[in-house]
Amino acid sequence: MSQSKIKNMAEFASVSGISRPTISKYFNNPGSVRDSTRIRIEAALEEYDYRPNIYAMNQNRRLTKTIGIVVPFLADPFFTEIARKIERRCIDAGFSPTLFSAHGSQELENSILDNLRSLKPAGVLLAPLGRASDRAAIEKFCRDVPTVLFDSDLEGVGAAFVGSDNHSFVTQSVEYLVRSGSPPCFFEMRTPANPNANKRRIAYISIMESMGLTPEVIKVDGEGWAFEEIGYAGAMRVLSKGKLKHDTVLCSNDRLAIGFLAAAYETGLRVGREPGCHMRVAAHDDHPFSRFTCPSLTTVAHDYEAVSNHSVETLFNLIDKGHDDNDRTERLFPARLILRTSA
Amino acid sequence: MSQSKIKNMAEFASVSGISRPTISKYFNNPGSVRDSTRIRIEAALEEYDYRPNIYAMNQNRRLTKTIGIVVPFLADPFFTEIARKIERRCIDAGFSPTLFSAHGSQELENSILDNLRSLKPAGVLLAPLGRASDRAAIEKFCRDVPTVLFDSDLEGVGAAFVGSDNHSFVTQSVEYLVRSGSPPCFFEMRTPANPNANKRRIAYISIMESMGLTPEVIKVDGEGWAFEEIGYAGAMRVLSKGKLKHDTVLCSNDRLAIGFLAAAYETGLRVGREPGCHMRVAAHDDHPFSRFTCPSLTTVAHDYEAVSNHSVETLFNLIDKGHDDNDRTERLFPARLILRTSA
DNA sequence: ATAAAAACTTGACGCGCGCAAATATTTTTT
DNA sequence: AAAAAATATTTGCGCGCGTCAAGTTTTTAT
Repeated sequence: MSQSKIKNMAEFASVSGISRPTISKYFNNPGSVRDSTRIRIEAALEEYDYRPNIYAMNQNRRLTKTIGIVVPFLADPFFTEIARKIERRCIDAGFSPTLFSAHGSQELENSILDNLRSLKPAGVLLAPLGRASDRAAIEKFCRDVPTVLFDSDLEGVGAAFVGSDNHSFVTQSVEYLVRSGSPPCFFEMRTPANPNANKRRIAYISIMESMGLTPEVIKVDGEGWAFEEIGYAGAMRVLSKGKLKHDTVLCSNDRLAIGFLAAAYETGLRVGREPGCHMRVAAHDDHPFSRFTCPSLTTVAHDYEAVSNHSVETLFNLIDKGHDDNDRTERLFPARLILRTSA
Repeated sequence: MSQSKIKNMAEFASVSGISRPTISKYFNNPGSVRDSTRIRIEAALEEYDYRPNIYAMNQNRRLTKTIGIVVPFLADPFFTEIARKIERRCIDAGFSPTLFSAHGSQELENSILDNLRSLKPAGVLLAPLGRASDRAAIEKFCRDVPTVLFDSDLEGVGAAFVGSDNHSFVTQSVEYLVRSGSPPCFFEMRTPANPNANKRRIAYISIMESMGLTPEVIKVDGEGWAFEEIGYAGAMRVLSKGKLKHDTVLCSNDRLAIGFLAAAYETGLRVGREPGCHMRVAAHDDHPFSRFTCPSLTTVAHDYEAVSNHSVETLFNLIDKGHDDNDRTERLFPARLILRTSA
């Protein structure tokens, strides 16, 4: 850069020898101008570092280049991981992702959507709280803003849903556990925050029954998103009282299992599939930490990559093709069994 | 709300019976108008839901109400936790926090700052990558935008630094380990991403020497932010070869320790302070998961609350009092030993 | 009650850019 | 080489709000 700072587009237009509307066109879509002029603009851009005022840009544009990403609980590395992938793809497509976490609170989720609305985003990728969500508020939001739900479905809300196939998770875990040992009981929260948990329980029951086995569900108390703590406390109660009749436990998700394993360790119960072990534990999600539990956790993995990619693709499609209200799409990706040492 | 939608401030001014400049004043600071008019405005606000266009607002304002929060690696729950606290306090103070993660990449960190600059934020709270940061780029950014560094210091950069006192961490862990058993060796990454790691090693050496003990540092290879994996792989090498002369290991941070404990478990080494255990392991940070390791991890905790509060306070002060270049403040909070079962 | 201060109103300009219509230029096609 | 198509340019308005100056009203202080 040479000279003094350029303060607006008109000035930049004059020093670069191109008209302002063309410059404007360039910034809205560099590919929309002739190659020769694009090169001239970019040359000038090198020399005088000018950047359009995003506020002035967005004021008159009907939609901005912002994409909102909303997750229910960012302290869960699962969401951090998927948010990272989504961010990357949005940036690559020329959008500006903005990340929000509801931190488990309905009030915050609503106020995030409220703020998001006034940001006039091109689209929103929303993983709702689930049971704790204010369905009406989200429905209203989705009417105004192109929104793709992911991870956790609110039936009928939003233009599309992308997630993992809970039935596929449970099929793989239950079938593996049954054929490699004994049938599992199912360990979960009594009032799960997330609709996936309900689907997993239902899948567990139906799969067990279809195999001619008796399902048994252990429900532990606890509210909120501190799943490890809830799993730990619940497991301590179950294990210490010797109430566990099964030697195989399938936890609804990895975070509960992390707590369960901590409780088992503390109780002196050896978990694993080798001889000498007292019990086996498996779960679902392939949480980033489940590789480092003791013992390492046998689990069923989301196809993170596919879910994040397809969520973004769906949103992009929605953004430039628009949406007819009556074709809400749902896409579920199958899961993959990850054999480790806990089961 | 009744009637049809209000589309701009002039319209809202006329329906509410107040002049537009006063309405404008109200939105910039509700306390700056007379109580009686504030009540009238808020009554009208109830009836016609109008919200000023934030883009038009920010276009002419020199500074916005946005506060940028930048962390190096959001997948680390430590940062998620601190970001949550900071967000909350910003919202309560009437600002709009926006969260960014560099995901461990210098390129991303730079481009975040670049985008942030054009958002004209009132201020920025930045936890830099550390060694991987582009110091010059951050320095330049800090000259334009009021910035408080937290967690990880780049000396001389930014208007202030707020973090934890690494010496305090190590004093507590080493003194405890020495008096309750035998002196620890120090387990760390060879080329740590974070300057805190260096300070901890230096503190370890100086504390050991001041106690008349011989420090021993074990450095393990590995790049990036996958600390658990690095700790695991490093521990496997050390433990399997029986190279470990000490029965007490102090890990530079909890995430390394999580990997270390997984390796110890896999190797059949029993960790803890009870009789029958082969070794003790302790670490630093009080990572949210360290309560659920097997055994639960004895560690030294950040004062999360103090660090996040004081970071925000410092920034708010900076925002309304301005900053004389020559009084960069540094504030370090002491740490607190958390006794669990691993040491 | 009166003066001073504080808050409000009116009117008007500016910010930086989007966008549209009419015209001019370049590139592509035949 | 001429016609058609694509792309640029010029001109100028509009967006919604910040902000200022001058005048008016309301509140507070004396």
